[in-house]
Amino acid sequence: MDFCVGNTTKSCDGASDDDENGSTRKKLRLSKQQSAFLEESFKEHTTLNPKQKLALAKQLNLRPRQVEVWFQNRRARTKLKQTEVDCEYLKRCCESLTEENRRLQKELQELRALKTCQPFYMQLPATTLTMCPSCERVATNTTGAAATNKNNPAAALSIDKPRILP
DNA sequence: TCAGACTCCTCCTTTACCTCA
DNA sequence: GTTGAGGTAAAGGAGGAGTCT
Repeated sequence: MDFCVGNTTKSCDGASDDDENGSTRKKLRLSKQQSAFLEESFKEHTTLNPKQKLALAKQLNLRPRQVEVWFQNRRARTKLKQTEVDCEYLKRCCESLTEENRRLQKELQELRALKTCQPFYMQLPATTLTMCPSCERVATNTTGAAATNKNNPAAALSIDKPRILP
């Protein structure tokens, strides 16, 4: 396969050795075929062993260093994308928690209002008042459920963490 | 067995260049 | 034709792991 077909501008001069001395730093553009082939390889393995690197370089008519650098940059791009996805995910978590907090604050206010309205004999100690008015479940420890998920808001909110696949 | 030198590899940051609106 | 932003190939340095003496 000829990977130098259809190149734009300075593509495919990477295999030349005119910048081997380090004096010039030519910017080349990989051809679509080369990029596509590298992408396919990246899907199979995100890092290369020396044999794979050499084989790829030979196949694409590039220097091994170029293949290496391409994989380096590709891993960086993947990581950046994953960071963006993680950021979105955390934003959603934050929004959900804010909403949950708002709801609980409101509920607390309602409970306080209810308490001031009730006659004295109805005002039992807090430890015996264990029914949650929102879910109508009876519990013995009101702080237990919150403590279980305090370090994992996602688990508490049932939000699946998204993952970028190579 | 341990320490130091060396090599190789990956990651991260920066630079330089290309493309496009 | 010029310019600025965004994308990306490439360079260079830091640090970790493996090998050798």
